[in-house]
Amino acid sequence: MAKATAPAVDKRRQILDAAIRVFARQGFYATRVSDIADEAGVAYGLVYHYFKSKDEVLNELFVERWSLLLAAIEEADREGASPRAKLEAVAGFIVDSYRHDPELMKVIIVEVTRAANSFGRTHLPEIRRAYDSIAKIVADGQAAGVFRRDVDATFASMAFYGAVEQLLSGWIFELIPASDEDFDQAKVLLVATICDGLEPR
Amino acid sequence: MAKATAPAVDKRRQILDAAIRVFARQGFYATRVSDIADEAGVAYGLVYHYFKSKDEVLNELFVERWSLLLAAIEEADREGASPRAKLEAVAGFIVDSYRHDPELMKVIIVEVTRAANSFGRTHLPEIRRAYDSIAKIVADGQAAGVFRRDVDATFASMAFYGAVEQLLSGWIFELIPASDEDFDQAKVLLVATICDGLEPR
DNA sequence: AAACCGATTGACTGGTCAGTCAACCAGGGA
DNA sequence: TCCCTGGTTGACTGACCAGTCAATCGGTTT
Repeated sequence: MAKATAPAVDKRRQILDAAIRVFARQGFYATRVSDIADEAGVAYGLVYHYFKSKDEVLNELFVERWSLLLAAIEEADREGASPRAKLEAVAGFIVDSYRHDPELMKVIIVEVTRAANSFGRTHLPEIRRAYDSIAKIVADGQAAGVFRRDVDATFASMAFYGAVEQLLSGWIFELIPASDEDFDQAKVLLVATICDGLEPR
Repeated sequence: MAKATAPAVDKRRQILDAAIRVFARQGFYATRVSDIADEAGVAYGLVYHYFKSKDEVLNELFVERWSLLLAAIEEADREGASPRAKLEAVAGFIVDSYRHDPELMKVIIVEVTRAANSFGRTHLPEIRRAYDSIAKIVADGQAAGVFRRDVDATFASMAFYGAVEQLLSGWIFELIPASDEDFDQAKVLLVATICDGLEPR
């Protein structure tokens, strides 16, 4: 066996993955540390070997994922594409994140970004960074004359991100259908709605 | 004194109002029932005289306010105004709700509508009713040819509501400025963004 | 003035759980 | 062979807190 000093399988990862499932299923507050340990198939105490506290487990999950999001937004902005295409890239990344790992995205959104009064409070700066990056895309679009200027860029960024997150919420809580086609449609429609508006041109 | 069988001041109301302040300040989970009693200036046990549990206090706050919102949306739809004006009325009502009682709206949004995995779960049907009513406004607009038809009405409703709620979140957590002018602007800009889009016409 | 009754009080209890820790186990080196 | 070290175990504890309840208060009724 390849056991040795390095654990057979990465137990730390195993615990994180179990936490995603349990947090998604029960919510952070309703989750006992013992639930995570059970789900991961490890002893209670091992969770505390790898993490300082229950909070730190969620922390780790959030930071891990959010840094990817921030990188993706900044990456989207780096390409010389149109502002509209940049927004499409951002929406696309978030939607694909959900498609790829709905449980993790549920945890991130429900337990962190939408829990800004409890757990999310610590992460407000990082969350804000995402809004700011989106606002920058809009502001650049305005400077280039592609977007109207009477809508404040920060405002537009909140509206855009809010629409995206609400959509994920709808999928998460099964308020709206969530098939592969819906995901693809959503990317396009989100940008169509925000850029073109509901009224016909 | 006007004490009599009817309490001097409505203690029940006094407890609810105190709960709004404490929930807004600390969040529902971090709030002890004793915090509510202290804030209200009544004995611990009295909370349980008027409410079955801590949950029921939040319940009451939510139901009270959400029914107003539902009524307002349906009222807005009843007027023979344009779909756009109807959306403006809805956005206006929500924004004014926040202007009038930011702490209560903070509690409603942060602890209920955005906490659908924990407390909000019970209220998903009522929350959904709001989305549906907004979707109906959009659908009627599409039927009348005022709104484009390639954007699904349910989808548009989620995007619209998501944008509104995200805006309130921004105010709540001081991510964006919240003056009276900002509130008035927001009503117009929300609808302008969703109906006209960011790209110039 | 005495019985009555709902409002009000706050000490207390029972259960829950995050986090601790002493013991155990297995691989690797001496 | 026998430590040594670091991963692993799970029983235990100390704190915390929602909810209970017996006692008290004060106005009303007879």
